[in-house]
Amino acid sequence: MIRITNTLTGKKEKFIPLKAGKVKMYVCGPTVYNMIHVGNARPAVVFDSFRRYLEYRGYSVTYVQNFTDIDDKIITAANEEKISTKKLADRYVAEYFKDACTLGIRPATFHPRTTDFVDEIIAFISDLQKKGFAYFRNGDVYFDVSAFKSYGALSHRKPSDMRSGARIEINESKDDPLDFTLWKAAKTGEPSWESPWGEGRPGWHIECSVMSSTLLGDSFDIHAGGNDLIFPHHENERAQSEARNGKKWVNYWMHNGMISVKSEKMSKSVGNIFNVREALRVYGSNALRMYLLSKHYRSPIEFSAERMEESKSAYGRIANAMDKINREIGECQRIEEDEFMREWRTRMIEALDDDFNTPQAFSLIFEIVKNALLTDDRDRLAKIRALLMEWNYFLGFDFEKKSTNIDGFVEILVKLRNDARTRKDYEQADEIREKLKELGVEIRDSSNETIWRWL
RNA sequence: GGCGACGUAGCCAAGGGGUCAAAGGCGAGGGUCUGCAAAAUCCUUAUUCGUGGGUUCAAAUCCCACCGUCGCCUCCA
Repeated sequence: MIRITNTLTGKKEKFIPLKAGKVKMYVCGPTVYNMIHVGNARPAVVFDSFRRYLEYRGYSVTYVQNFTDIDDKIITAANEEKISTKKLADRYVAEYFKDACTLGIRPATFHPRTTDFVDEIIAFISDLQKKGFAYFRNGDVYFDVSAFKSYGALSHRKPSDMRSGARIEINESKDDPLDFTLWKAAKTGEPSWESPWGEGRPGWHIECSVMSSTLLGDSFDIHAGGNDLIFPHHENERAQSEARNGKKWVNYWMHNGMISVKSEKMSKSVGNIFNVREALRVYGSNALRMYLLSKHYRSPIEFSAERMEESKSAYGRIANAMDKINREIGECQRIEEDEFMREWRTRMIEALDDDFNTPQAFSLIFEIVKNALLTDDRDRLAKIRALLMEWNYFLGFDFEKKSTNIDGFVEILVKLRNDARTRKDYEQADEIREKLKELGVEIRDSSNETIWRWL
């Protein structure tokens, strides 16, 4: 039985989907006005991985991750480049998919974009207006927070507390500072759409409500995202959705912790971001996944070169074990399900069923890896490999050997070097070793053979 | 000011009333392997869980206070 920490209740709860065997899940995706950074990658990796775990556990998952392709920042960035917002958004959607692909993130079932849902957004806002949850003011439409009685339930705060807070900006045209924009009147030079309220564009929070209800229905199982979205983004989404539909919108809210740099949140506004593209180039996809998954998704984590090197080394231990197994037993090996496999599988499921405890899962991975390194039993090795491959369905590492068509040339050089070693021409042998190392080939000598690999 | 999370070995990080003298990783020290290396691998590495009280037969785990760190309350993953 899978259990999930639900932000709405603040408790770890048994996961029971609305429809047995099926899970509907929505994850807030990026606003596409530049390249994603490591902080953005966390929910993308973690929740994709969790979705795959749900599939591993037998659920059929409909997974939606949106792209916000219209907002102030996109407009600003497009204006700076003197191109259309569409062109800019298209570009960064494409860049997102490049990073996601390299990171081993599987595409979602649907990747909706805000601007493809403007008609639905207008209809949604009209519904809210008819039901008395929205009001029109100077070309804008606002959500009336006072009309929605459980406002604040998700973020566990009372509207009265927030009203007394000092940091809420006063906007003259709103009835209450907490009210938020559903539809924004167009300003000159901005992309806009026709609507019952005049030319304008969707507000900040409406898109997720609309796209999720269109693609997943008025109620669905899991909504996920970074914990910085809890308020106001998710609180507002929830308010407008439940106000319109008159029923519970989302059953389980999952929120990941922030990534920080030197004890400060990594964010575009602080300017301490590290691009995923750059992280992939420097540390590689496997190390980055290791980094993101080896800590519990709800905890804040620190990003630094030390942490990344540590993750790289840790992943290396798993890769080495896989190498050893492949060397010793070759490609194929018939295996039979037995107590050993059942027991390990049970332990893995127990760990991950508990609020997707990936650190615990890695503890098991390293335990079984040690098992593999200590044994010569071919049957045992084959079973361990089978388990690792099975679990890789949700871990998402790239175990493929970096094989290229110049491998044959490397083999020749390794042989020449060994010939040199045989005649004790160590100067020649060391030179070849050094040159190969410069080209990214690492050599290890042992008593009966020389093993090499691409770094 | 309000709300919330967290504080476990040199570092990272699970555990969250007894089976914990606390998983796993990184690092470090020692051994094996090697012509020498590198890499790999093996072994070792917390009587103790921020501090002080309390509850309990029993606490890292529950309660209270305090100290410290972070997040949200504004766009943010």
